[in-house]
Amino acid sequence: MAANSRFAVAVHALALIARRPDERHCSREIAASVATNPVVIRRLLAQLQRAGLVRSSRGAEGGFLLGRPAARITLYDVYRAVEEGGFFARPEKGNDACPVARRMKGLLDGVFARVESKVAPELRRTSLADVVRRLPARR
Amino acid sequence: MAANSRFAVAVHALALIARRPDERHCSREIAASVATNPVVIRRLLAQLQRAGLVRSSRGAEGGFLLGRPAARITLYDVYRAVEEGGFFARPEKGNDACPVARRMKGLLDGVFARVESKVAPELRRTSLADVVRRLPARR
DNA sequence: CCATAATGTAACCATTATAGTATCATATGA
DNA sequence: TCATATGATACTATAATGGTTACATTATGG
Repeated sequence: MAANSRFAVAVHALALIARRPDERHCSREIAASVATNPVVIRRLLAQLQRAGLVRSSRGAEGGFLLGRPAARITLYDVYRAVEEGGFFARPEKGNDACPVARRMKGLLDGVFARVESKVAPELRRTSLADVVRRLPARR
Repeated sequence: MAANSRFAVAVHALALIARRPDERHCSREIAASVATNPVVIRRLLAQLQRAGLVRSSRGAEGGFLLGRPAARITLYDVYRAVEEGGFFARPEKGNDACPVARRMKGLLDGVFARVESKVAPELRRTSLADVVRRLPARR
């Protein structure tokens, strides 16, 4: 899947914001902690913004804030925002003349759906507030 | 994750073999059903062979057989053979000077481990024999 | 009103993974 | 000995991702 570091970086970025939820956090600050480029952070947070997980404001004193309280953002929300097609489920081509090939797609879709139905509740169990609680205290 | 079509193609190939377990199946035959190249199939089945899921023999009348009965090959076996690093778990870099970054890796490892612990039993529930049962009857 | 500082975006390059392809060595069975 | 198969290597093409630069836009504060 395009299973990536995007999920990991997204959680990391959100945790940084959630740790001090009243301050605005700029992409440069977050990028420094993640050890990447500010543009990469802005691209990723743009996805999270579309999902309502963060809000941004421009200009001096601008930056990012959470879109809702950390207790109401779960890791599943992040996963959904970032992994558009799910961790699994790639299109497989298959020769339509072959009866086995014709059935495989539906069969695998079923498998993936069942896996997803186990993954989702597990990810929903952990909120961003839970993550922040397990981080070192501020200062 | 390098979440890929590799898992899907592997299940497809194994199902073709398992449907007629007493015949040898060549890479050309399997490639035709999957609509890809025989070399791609041989590369993939080489991975499955290392995991003991198939055996091969060379020469005329050569080809692939299952390494053990279809009832004793689960989708989890296939997933492990094909997705070396798991669907999740990418290395994230992080700035070691940042206390949040230092904790993120361990924290995410825990999340991924818990997710994996839900995925594994679900994939173990389905054997290759189950897959074959859901395919159209031979002939 | 201007300098500063931030996001939003586009463009481009590098890297990586994967698939596809051609080719040849090797092995096997009739 | 010939036909046929895997095993292995090498090369190309493609797509996703990440990194970088650059610039337009927007907001704040003096």
